[in-house]
Amino acid sequence: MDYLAGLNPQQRAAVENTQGPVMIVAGAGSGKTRVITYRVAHLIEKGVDAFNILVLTFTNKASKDMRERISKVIGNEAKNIWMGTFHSVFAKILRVEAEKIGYPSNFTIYDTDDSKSLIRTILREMQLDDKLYAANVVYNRISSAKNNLVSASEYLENDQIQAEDAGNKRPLLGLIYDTYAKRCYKAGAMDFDDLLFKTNVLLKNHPDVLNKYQHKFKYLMVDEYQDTNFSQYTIVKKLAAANQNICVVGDDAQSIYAFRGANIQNILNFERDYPDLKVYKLEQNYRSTQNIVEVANSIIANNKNQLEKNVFSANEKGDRIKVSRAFSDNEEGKLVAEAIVQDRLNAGISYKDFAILYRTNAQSRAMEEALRKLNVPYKIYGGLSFYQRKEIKDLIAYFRLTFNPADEEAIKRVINYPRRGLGDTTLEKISVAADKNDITMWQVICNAHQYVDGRIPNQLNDFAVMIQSFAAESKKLDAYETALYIAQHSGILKELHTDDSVEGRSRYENIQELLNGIKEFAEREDIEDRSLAIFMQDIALLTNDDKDKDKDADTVSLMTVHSAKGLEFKNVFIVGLEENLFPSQMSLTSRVDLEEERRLFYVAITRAEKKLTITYSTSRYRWGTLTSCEPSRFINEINPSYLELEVVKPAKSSFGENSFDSERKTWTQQRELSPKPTTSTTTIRPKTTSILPKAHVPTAGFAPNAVNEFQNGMDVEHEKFGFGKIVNLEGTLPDVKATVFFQGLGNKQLLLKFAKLRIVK
DNA sequence: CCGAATCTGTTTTTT
DNA sequence: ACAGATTCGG
Repeated sequence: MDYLAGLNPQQRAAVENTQGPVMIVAGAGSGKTRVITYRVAHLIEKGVDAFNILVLTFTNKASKDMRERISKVIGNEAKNIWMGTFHSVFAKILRVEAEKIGYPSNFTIYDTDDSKSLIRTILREMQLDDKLYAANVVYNRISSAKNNLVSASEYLENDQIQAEDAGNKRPLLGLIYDTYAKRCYKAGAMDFDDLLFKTNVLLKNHPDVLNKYQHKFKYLMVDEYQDTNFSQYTIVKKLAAANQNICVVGDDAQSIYAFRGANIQNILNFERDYPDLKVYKLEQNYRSTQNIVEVANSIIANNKNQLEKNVFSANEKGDRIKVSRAFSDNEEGKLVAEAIVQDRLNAGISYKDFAILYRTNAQSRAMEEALRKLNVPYKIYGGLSFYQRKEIKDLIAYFRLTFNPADEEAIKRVINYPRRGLGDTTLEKISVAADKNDITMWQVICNAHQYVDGRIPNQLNDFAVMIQSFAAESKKLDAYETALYIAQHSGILKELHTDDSVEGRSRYENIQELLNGIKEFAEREDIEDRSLAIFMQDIALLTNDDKDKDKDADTVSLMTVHSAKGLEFKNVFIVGLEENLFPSQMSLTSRVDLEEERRLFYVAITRAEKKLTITYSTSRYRWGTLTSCEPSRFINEINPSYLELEVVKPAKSSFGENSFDSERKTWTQQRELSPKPTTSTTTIRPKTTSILPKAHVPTAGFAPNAVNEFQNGMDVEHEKFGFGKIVNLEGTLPDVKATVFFQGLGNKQLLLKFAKLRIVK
């Protein structure tokens, strides 16, 4: 048991106390994963059968990492632990128990796109205003109903919910929910929320099943417990009821998924559910410098509802947190990229020690461009997952249809891709016929001549025969052979092969990559059934965590703060610290939401080990238009004594004065503490332009600059007026008015968004 | 039914 | 900015 030796007393207690309900409150960087790993290892060392342990996580990555770490301690036995995301574990169980709740065991899993597409179809059929009943709104409403274990019929019968919907002018939501649920059922499909919802139904209506799993899972552990929703909470509570060996691990300060139903109360109220529980607090942060930990603490102290804890660091004090201002998103990127190059040289650290964290994916572009300009290698995490790409979804839809022809969303996706003359009109007819006769769309397609006339039935018949042939082949062939057969005979491979554009080529490569992945699966010795049907079972639950192929590559990491959770980097940049961005403008209306944003910022800060830089810009492009921005309130919440301000102040600018003034109040003392040379990014070289011809001929390659780039005192060129100097700037972006003095013409008032002005360098 | 032109919302985050 | 959906002329 030498693994116990390296633990501090609290960690050790949490590992060794394996019986009864336990809550581990694990501050950021406090060795949480280590504790879970060792706790599981310890259980097994003490003789608990690995098959009797269930460990639930939120991401595939977390469970994969953890299993690897556990197997390093206890070896092969780690394979036998039930470990995975809530969704994947209960999908597995639901496949085993499917018939009990009237589903086929090979049910399809609808991803968010499928769900929304089905909702759109239903809305169209019901002829509802798709502004009022936006698919997104409807989806979220249904999702949150399911996550709170409200079935469609309960939804319809609940007066309070009905009143709420009526108040929002959406009285038909319940009906839509009901239709949606029925359509999913008919299609043999479950959406993400169903995987948890139906598990609850299963455990509730089948005491024998509940009993079976209660005894199977003698020990339960739940990671990131603060992120559980009511549905997950209820499953866990039920499963743990018999043995009470439940251990939840989490940090209320890092709860950042309330927007998708996570309920922070689950962890705050855990004590209420299990009065005889033991609580272990891991408060020592081993990851970050004292400064970083204290800044994080000072931020989170602004939140009201928290579990009491005192996170501290015994590491070095460390550098102060640097705050830098830029004047545009591009400049912000440049500033960060330059800092990375500098730091790498000065501190002798590698690119992979750097991370750039942002609130929204859209912010990555400016960062990317800046890094590329300086030849800094980088990798973007998150964004569109491999399995969400159109071409991948198309091919997978064929697979889905092969094994579950009832899958309506799959039919809609591929019936006319590649083109085979079966357009919207036909699809509509099929859908109507299916509805009228209460059969599936597939059944209509198979007996097309009964429902439609003309040449269409023949084409539908060809389609049906093709899919049936896929099903027949799949019985004879392994996963890879089947997949290849389908890719070829569906026409997808040919379709993509003929597309010679850059995107087309990359699509073709992606298909190849998917096929390669399937080939790997088909060659695995440790799996008995290597059919495509088996491969398909979890595919909807896969995300982009399989890209650690180049894990060791020396690249800067770019990702959203959400996806950075659980990771750590020596040197972290948090960019875009502006009002309406971070905190997001959607969070500004309620305290609860704002507190979640603050926790998000807390998560971001605590990713840093040694050095943290926060940047913001006074203007940036959003939704395609230039907007001016104010620094985030979160910056002001940091105790200034931890900060070092890099003031990028261009000479004599009247620009952005408003935001600058408001900062000045808070930061005046600081600026004196850290006199930094102003790193003005654009060198303004005064130029004397004396003799100008009356009719100005623009400089070769005349290109106007963007509205936000102008500053007072700059030399500029106008297409007609020639060279001049900005003597005044007024108004706010994008309505900035400039007064420009032109030689021989005097002062001219110009609205920058209309006047084409070039900055003379 | 098809493709081009036009319109639209989307920027929170993930299983 | 940009992709996806919708609309419209062939």
